[in-house]
Amino acid sequence: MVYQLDAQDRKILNELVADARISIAELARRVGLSKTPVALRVKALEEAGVITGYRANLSPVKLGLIHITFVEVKLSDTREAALRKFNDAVQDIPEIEECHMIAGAFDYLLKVRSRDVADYRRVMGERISTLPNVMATSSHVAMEAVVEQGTLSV
Amino acid sequence: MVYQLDAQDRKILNELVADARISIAELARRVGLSKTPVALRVKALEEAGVITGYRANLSPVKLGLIHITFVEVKLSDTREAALRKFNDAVQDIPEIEECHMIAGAFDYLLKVRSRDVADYRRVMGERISTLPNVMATSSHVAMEAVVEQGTLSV
DNA sequence: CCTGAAAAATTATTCGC
DNA sequence: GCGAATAATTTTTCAGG
Repeated sequence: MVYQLDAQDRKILNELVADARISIAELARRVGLSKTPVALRVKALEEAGVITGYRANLSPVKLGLIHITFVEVKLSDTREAALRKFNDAVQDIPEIEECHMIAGAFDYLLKVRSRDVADYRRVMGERISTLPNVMATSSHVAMEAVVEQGTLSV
Repeated sequence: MVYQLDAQDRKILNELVADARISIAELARRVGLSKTPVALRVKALEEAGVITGYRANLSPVKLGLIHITFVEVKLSDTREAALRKFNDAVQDIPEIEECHMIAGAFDYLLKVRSRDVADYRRVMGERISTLPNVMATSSHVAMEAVVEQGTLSV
């Protein structure tokens, strides 16, 4: 299940994580192989699902989406069916950037992105508090994003 | 400072977020404009910093990096100089995928990615607990990543 | 500000070695 | 895995509305 990478696969992945748009020729130059094997390796990594896609990254600042809140959520029902319902409902809320089921004092941790506090207030009222079986929430406002979306290091 | 997007910019961004590697011709077709204005708009979005880059996305599962822990951190010193030191030190730890300074009961929230619990134990001991001025930490282990890296919706 | 087509450049693929 | 030749795509440019 886990794909076994060699040193050259790692180089390839790191280059593509840094810039998804370089050509095979340029990638080959940086990795130190010729184009043929690099093209084959990239294809293999794609087909194995190691590379899941190539995406443009957008600036939250330029889009005016700089307000981040982490929300601890407790459910009134944590049986499997209720969890599944919650998981499904969460997918439809674009403001929820991350959602993790947590082992411990609360059930879920959400990362919510909004324009500002007022916008967050709206998201909480309209979207989060109405998720299925939400019993209580606790919000932690971020004052500064020190590290965001740190890419996987391989 | 905030870039004012029109409906077509939004379409362009959403397409590039979904697939960073489509050609201008294909992008133009999907947006419903000809190539010339689409090429100009993409260039403008890049130069304005709205698009910060194009990156390959990797599968944590295929890389064997499926263990996620959220760590609340309290510092013994929260004066500006100490915060700056902490912020800097955090950048050098690849396992820390996110780090946010929090207003409230604790000072920082970290998202840490590791292979498994044993690997997390190592990261905590070797990396996190040795960060400058760390007084206390509280770890919350994720049992399921319900939503991850939700792309910015525009 | 957009269209559409021609021209120029770049890129991926295929081959023998 | 290499390197060159071929084949395909892509970006850029430009006249015109």
